[in-house]
Amino acid sequence: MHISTKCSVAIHCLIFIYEYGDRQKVTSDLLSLSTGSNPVTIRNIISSLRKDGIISVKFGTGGATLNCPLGEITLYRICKAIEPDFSSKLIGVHSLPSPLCPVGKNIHNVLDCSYQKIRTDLCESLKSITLENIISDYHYIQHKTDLN
Amino acid sequence: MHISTKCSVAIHCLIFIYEYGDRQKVTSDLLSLSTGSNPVTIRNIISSLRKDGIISVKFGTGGATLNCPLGEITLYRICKAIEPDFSSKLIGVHSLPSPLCPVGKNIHNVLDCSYQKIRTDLCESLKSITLENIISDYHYIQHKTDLN
DNA sequence: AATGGTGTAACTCTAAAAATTACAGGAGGG
DNA sequence: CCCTCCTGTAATTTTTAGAGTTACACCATT
Repeated sequence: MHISTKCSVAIHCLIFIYEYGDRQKVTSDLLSLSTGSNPVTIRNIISSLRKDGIISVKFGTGGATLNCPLGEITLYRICKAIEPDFSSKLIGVHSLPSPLCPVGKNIHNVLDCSYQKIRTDLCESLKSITLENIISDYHYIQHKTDLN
Repeated sequence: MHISTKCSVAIHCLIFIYEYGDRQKVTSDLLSLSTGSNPVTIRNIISSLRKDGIISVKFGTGGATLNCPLGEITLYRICKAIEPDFSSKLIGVHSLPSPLCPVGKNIHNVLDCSYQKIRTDLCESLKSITLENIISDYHYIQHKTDLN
């Protein structure tokens, strides 16, 4: 899956931390249960988010808390924290075109022109969505679900 | 690699067909040599492009030719032809969140709100680039290379 | 009818992603 | 002060999606 599902797991974790972080200690085991991912995977994700400054993790005793306002956490920032070169992984050029063919020799440079634009556009798109938007969606959906 | 490299191979093939299609019979073996991909992979790609109407393939005797003006062939159209649901594969949600957790129960719907926008943005971005642009890049780069 | 193509299905191989195992090290409670 | 619960990270295994391979029916042209 693309823009690896890690990113979705990260958002899941952040929502969880925002909603429950003040009431209980949010550990990797807890997040592992909620997301259905492995605790080590969670720890790696959490670790990346921590290094970017999005969250803090209490050392030794454990527990994660948000470290900055929701509006400052964009999807771009999350993706970047987790997978620094995610945008170059979005679209790939086949690796072994023939250097003997005029097309094969140049295809890499040719595609890079267009692909660079697509990558930039994607980043802009990701920057336009913040955790604030997502949490507001969450509250809206949760409320709607409760009514049924 | 994402927006699978098939898409790059497809563009490679289309450039090749445009440049040499009138001079020689472009077969899957020839394209296989130029792209460095397997002939069957090429045939599958060519077959998808054909079904979309982008190219024609002479049955029996072989050989592919472009079927519509370069300006009408967008990257979006190519991606769509090759991988009809490429945009939903761009970003994935982790598959097994816990239904017992309020976050886990709703995460799928929540993320879909934002992800849908990102997918739409990506499609727009892909629609803005045509084979005409790419071939013009190709000629420019080829010319620059020849000078050295 | 021989040659050289395409179209596709079925299977195998490969490499990237995720899970698992393992363990060193910190904080806080009893 | 040591025991428990947690994190951080390395190393290994498992899983899975993607690409390659094999195989063969079918078609046009010579």
